[in-house]
Amino acid sequence: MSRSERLLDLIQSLRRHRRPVSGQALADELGISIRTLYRDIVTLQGQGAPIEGEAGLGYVLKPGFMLPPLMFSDEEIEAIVLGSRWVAKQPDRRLSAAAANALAKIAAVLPDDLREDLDASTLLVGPPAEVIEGIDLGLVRQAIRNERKLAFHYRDAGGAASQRVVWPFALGFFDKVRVVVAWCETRQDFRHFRTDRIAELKPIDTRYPRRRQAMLKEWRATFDRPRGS
Amino acid sequence: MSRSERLLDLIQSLRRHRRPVSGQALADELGISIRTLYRDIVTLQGQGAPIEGEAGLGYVLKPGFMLPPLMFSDEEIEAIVLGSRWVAKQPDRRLSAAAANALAKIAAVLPDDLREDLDASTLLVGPPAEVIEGIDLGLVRQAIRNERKLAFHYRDAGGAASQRVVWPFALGFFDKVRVVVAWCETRQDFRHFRTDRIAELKPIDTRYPRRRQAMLKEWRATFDRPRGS
DNA sequence: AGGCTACTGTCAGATTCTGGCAGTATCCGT
DNA sequence: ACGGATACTGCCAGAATCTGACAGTAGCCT
Repeated sequence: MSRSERLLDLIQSLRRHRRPVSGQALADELGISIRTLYRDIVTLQGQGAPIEGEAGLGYVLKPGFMLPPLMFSDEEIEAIVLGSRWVAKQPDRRLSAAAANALAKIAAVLPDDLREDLDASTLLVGPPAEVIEGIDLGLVRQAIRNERKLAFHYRDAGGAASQRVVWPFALGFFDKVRVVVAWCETRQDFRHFRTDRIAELKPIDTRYPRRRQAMLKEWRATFDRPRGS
Repeated sequence: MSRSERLLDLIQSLRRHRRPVSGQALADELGISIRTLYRDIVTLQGQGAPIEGEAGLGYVLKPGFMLPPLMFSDEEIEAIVLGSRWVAKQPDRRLSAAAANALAKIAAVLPDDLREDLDASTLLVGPPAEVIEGIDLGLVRQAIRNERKLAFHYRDAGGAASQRVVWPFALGFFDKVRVVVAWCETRQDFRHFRTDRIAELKPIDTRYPRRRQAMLKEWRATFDRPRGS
């Protein structure tokens, strides 16, 4: 196995263990000596991997992952840049910042002439959404990622207010509004909640008892989404 | 210089020369022997680089470029995926396909568990735009990239029709419409053209006499774009 | 205090990379 | 049809790099 493949494997090993892992354990997993492992860790850190080692504990990798060298065509890069710019203008502040960071990371490794093309890039998005979300969409995304329940007040289309506890599993981005897709404990059914009608959002620490992939699949089947994807 | 850096340099060298370059010339540029260059080419092709070698001519690289290994956080990947999905739903067919390809390339190199997360991903875009563009936006993007003139019929907001020759330098994506930003030869001023009001679009082979970056900058200054970026 | 762990330096042996050479096949212009 | 330029492959010895082992220092936790 080549060194660069091994470095990717190392990242994956680190990703699997959420708790700190000792260098020795990682070295055994990869079939290399501890000394070489230390060298590999340094190499990865040099490439920007957020790996932290603490004496007496082991190594931890901040959530994320590494892409190997990848070739993109002109149009593919244009598409990614345009898409990231669109996300950067969404009202979800953390996601927006993440999109900007991702773009910055890509720009940082491009040769000068391409970086200019990208900066002065010709595909624009606009205008930025006017709406300010009343709630922190980051909390919603986090709840979805971790399969945790959410509680909030909801004011439906008719104006009727209610208190909900839901199992969120998707977040839909439309032109003007964003919609939380979830199983509603109160109604015992799938429900969609416009984020601008949600108030007093509170993440609940309990994990809901189903896998979000399964719920997504079931929801898709239920609604027989007409337009694919 | 490490081998992987050299491989990136090789890609950049190939990108600079648009015409076929001989292996010997590339080897000299990089300060390596021709034999090693052949080996490097094979390695790059193995990583998916669209490099073509022809006996008697030399090597050419299809437009595009290579990203080195890159580390992204959870949210950065979410942002890129969401953005690419949005682009994939835009009515620009080729750009949409490019976005889908880019996503596929990324998915292909992800470990299984992450690929599932991505496929069954929780950030959705919808619904797909209903509109069908009357013109091929790919032509517009190509004209912008190559700084070429465009000719078309335009029907303005008042319904008045006109024939235009313009110097396009940007394409704006709004919720419902897309807008070509250009210098209009007829009016001798910056003009915006909604793509759904353009007909009989014809790319012209003449290059327009200004740099698109400069025009973009000037246009931004002129309109003092109110909301940044 | 003791155990565990991260981390560094050094060095010899293993591994990989590199350059040179010889040889074949293909494309181009004349 | 021919010659020149070029891509491409196999082989081998020397160069460069990587690896493992050992020794040692320092920080964290119980």
